[in-house]
Amino acid sequence: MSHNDQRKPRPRPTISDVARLAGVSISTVSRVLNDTAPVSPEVEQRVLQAIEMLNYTPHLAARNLAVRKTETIGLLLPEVGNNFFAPLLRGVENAIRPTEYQLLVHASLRVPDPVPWRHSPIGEHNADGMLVFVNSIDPAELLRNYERGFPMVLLFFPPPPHARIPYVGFDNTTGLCQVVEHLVQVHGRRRIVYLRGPLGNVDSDEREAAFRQTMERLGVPVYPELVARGNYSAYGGEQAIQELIDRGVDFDAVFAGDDDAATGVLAALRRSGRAVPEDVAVVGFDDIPFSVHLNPPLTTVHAPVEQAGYVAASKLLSLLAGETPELATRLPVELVIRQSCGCNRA
Amino acid sequence: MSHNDQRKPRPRPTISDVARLAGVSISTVSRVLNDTAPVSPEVEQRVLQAIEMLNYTPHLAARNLAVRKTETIGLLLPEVGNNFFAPLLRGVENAIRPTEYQLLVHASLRVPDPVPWRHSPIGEHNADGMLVFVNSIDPAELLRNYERGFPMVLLFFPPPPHARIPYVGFDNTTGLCQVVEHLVQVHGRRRIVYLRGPLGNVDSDEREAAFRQTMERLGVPVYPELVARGNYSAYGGEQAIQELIDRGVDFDAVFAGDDDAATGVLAALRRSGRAVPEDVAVVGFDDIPFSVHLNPPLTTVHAPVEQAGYVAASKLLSLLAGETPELATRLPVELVIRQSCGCNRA
DNA sequence: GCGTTTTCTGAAAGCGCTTTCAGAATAGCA
DNA sequence: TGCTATTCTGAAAGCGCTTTCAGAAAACGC
Repeated sequence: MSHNDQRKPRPRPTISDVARLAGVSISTVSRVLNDTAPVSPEVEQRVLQAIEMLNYTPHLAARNLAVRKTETIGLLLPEVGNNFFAPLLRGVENAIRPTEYQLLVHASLRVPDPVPWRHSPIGEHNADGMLVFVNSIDPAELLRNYERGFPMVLLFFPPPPHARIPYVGFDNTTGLCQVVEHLVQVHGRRRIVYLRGPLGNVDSDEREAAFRQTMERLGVPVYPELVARGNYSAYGGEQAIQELIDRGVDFDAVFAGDDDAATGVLAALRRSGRAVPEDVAVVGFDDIPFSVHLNPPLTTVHAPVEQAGYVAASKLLSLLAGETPELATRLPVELVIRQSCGCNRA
Repeated sequence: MSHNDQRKPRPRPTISDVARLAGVSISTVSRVLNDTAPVSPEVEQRVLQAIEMLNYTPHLAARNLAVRKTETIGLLLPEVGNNFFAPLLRGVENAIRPTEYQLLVHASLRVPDPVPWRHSPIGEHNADGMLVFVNSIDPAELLRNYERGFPMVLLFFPPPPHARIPYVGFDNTTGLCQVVEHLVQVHGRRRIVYLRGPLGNVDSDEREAAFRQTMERLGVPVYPELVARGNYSAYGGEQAIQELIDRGVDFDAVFAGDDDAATGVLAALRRSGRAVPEDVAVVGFDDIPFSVHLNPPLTTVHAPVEQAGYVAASKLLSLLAGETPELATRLPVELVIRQSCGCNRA
């Protein structure tokens, strides 16, 4: 037999209880709560006292139903896996902190339910708008939401053609341009490995295009055998480099794709007796907190993830306020030079 | 002038629209949606077709109001700052995935609003129960929630006296015992620095007690000048060790408190020309993903954070189902030996 | 065939709040 | 003092859904 050790709650006080105790109507209590119409100071005082005595908190669902808003912002994420998440959430929280919105987070790819009225875990049934992280929503679902006028802001991927959905990303082109210039012009590297992110990842594609463009501009060939897939993970980075080494491929630098992958790259190089940066220079992307502590401290492109979260949430708040935020925002990135490239900065 | 580029939404279809199209009452539609009473197959088919044609999704607030449940689990966190968060959330999500609950995350210490009816960001006004992370709720608020019978599970701190609230933590005692034994018995260290976590942190206090107890059992003195505060941060760890070094204090090992602090400890030692582990052994706690990539790879106590999230959420689901979960759960930890202690394992 | 039970369905009430309209009381002005 | 405007308040309707009760029709058993 189950027995609930938690004590049974008295029913929650309602607005009617407050009204009764204060000797007024529920309309008056609502007016005091929401400051929607004048109430005499004496009555207001009685209402506030009743609220305090009863420890009354408004029932959010009732309020949401009556005002036809959820006062909730959704954040749709894929499976939580990397170091992006904490700074992103921090940025989002910083933006919504002064508002009345609450943040609903969905962070997994749930198995679709076999009932036709259950769509995305976050949508207009439970939020006023949402932030959508790359790879966390079915494109058809995204389009459906857009066509219904559900406010959204995209993170790290652009909207479908003809859909005017604001999005926030990084200036991948400038970042990769800086990486290549630094490796080629400062350190004289000529055989540079490019590790891709996951298949179909927009950031990865953009970074690769910029990589190729800059290499061509500088007159350095991109060898096909030097392009592999690190999948933005330590494991992927390590496997990819180990494979190149096993195949006897010659290279003097690695752009690892991101910092997670860079750690795997460093491990594979260390295990194979390659010195970093003397034999092989290594550069990452993200500048996660740990990168400075690696050995050698990682040269990487600093991507302002927290700011991305803040900007995205700010755009969504604008949309919700009936404004028109800028459609595409590319946050500037910056090459942070430490030691893994061959420089000697901390 | 503001102009909203998002197209105006048609009003959302309601249950009445579905009923009208299917030629039945809203009661029947509700019965089909919720499988609460028999409906003839012919009628059910008509209803499902209407739902699909109208792309109907139930209005969550209406449903919540009618059933007097929110079908929401709250997760109350302090400011998102460390590497705990992603695995914790992953564990929570894994537990609630097969259920109908949605996860509401509050991850900042908002300034309290100056209105008397606004309490905790998460409470019975917007959730059916919540997980409370250490240092994320005012103790009076916690007690108030408990007295109202609001289901809660605590993460990494025990409940107030006489409050029977389930909690999940780690077996700090065994973890620290293993650390001390390893440093003393295997590596012969005698002057071990203990870096504390934030003031009042339960984990920190428990680990210190176990540290002292094991040191005494092994006949190794705990020198007062070797106990300092690293605050569970890289910065704190670095500052604390730098100060000991500056004061000329002699030590041959450091228990850093957690892995974040250990990175700071490594940095300070490196800058001061101390070799790790030859001159000073270093041990952390948590085993965050990056620890294996440090130089040297960090010997640390593996704490199953994801499992903690999973167990905590499972306990809360039990409470919500009217069951009585085990009150205190201590998850086992395990010393993961790498190289920073003086061993030579990867 | 008749009485009883089961299946199915719609109407009405209600969840807890917001908002609008009507009316009473008060204040201001000529 | 009388008229008009303003302030304040309560009653009622409604947000979109769930649930209960009543009643009709069908099925079952003797």
